[in-house]
Amino acid sequence: MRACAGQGERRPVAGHESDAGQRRPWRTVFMGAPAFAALILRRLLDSSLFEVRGVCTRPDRPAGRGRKPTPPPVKTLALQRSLPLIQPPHFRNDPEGDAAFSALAAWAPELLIVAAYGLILPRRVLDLPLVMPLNAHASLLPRHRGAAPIQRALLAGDKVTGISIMRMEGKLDAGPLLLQRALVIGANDTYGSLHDELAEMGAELLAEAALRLKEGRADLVAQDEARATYASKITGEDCHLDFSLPAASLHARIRALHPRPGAVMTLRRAGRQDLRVNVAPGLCPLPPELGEYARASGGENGAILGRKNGALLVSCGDGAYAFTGLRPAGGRDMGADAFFNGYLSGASIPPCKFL
RNA sequence: CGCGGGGUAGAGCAGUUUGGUAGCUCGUCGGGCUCAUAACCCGGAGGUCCCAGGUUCAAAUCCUGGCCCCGCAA
Repeated sequence: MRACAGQGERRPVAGHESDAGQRRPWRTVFMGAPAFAALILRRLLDSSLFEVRGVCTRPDRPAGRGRKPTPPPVKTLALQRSLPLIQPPHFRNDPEGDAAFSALAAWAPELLIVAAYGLILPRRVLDLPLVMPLNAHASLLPRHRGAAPIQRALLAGDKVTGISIMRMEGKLDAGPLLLQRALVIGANDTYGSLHDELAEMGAELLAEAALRLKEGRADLVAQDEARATYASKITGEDCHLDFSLPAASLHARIRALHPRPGAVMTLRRAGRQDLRVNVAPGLCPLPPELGEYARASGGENGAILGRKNGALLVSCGDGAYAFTGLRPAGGRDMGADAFFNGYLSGASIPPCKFL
């Protein structure tokens, strides 16, 4: 399905190719860093519409145990495919930035395709491609501009998300739109599941956009600034579950943070130190029917109500929420039964509740 | 040397501070009960307490060295 972009000026973009050039792929430079970008790059490489002349990604960053410098997924893919690769720290007006810019310019791109690069690109970079700089963004712009569109859509309880292909402008995710496609958010969709689907969709729409540019039938539609919203980065605060909220809100939050970084709660037990507990990513197939548990209320918010069908029932704003898998701090993922046996059972341990 | 948690029965944990008979919940096996909704009652089996060395009358526990697992989101 194709979403209708907001109203705005429509102006055709002239084709830049002669008849002889119609079958030639676009000379393309790809910029991106995380898994979302790598999935898209993989599809572009398989497409006959693009000739990827070079890849630009972010520098390796400390990550994981040992804080070892870790390459972004786009770099790993580029190395596998033996693509020319640069990892500039920035494109500012200094010798370092100039060198990065020169490297991009040497690839003489017609299209600059950007997906989750993680830096605002300066004017001179956006002006570099002969045709235009394209960006694939995982939302139906102008809603959810910014860093975490997929997670924020889930947190907001949106019924629909999607992909927008825009021509990049100086302002963050504000450029005019070439294409949009919607994706319905299912009751059990998570950040992880939507992320993968949207990346595939992003690659498809980039190909569609490239084709339309070839054929000179690409329309640009300005975004409706009045409807713009911003999807800020997810913070530690965003990850904490508040059991005074209804089960549907908890469910939305858990899905928005699944599989990473994962929703967090604090377990308080009499005579023991508080224990930080995550919703386990690997063991979170998500309760099929929230409604089934809504009647099992009782106790104050966060109180452990019991177990049912292998899930742990916790009292919340409008009933109970059922956790299927948990991960105590320092431990590994475990099912609700294992968690209960180890952390909540035994005469000396209760009473206990989640905060 | 970035910080931190951990390795005890098939699973999940307590016990380590203060050295002294290997514990809890679950599962499993046998028996009972028969509708409890986290079922219940009785009984049983199941352990190189990660490895190696050291201290000690005595080490899961204290000391030294090693191996392995996990968290600190992107």
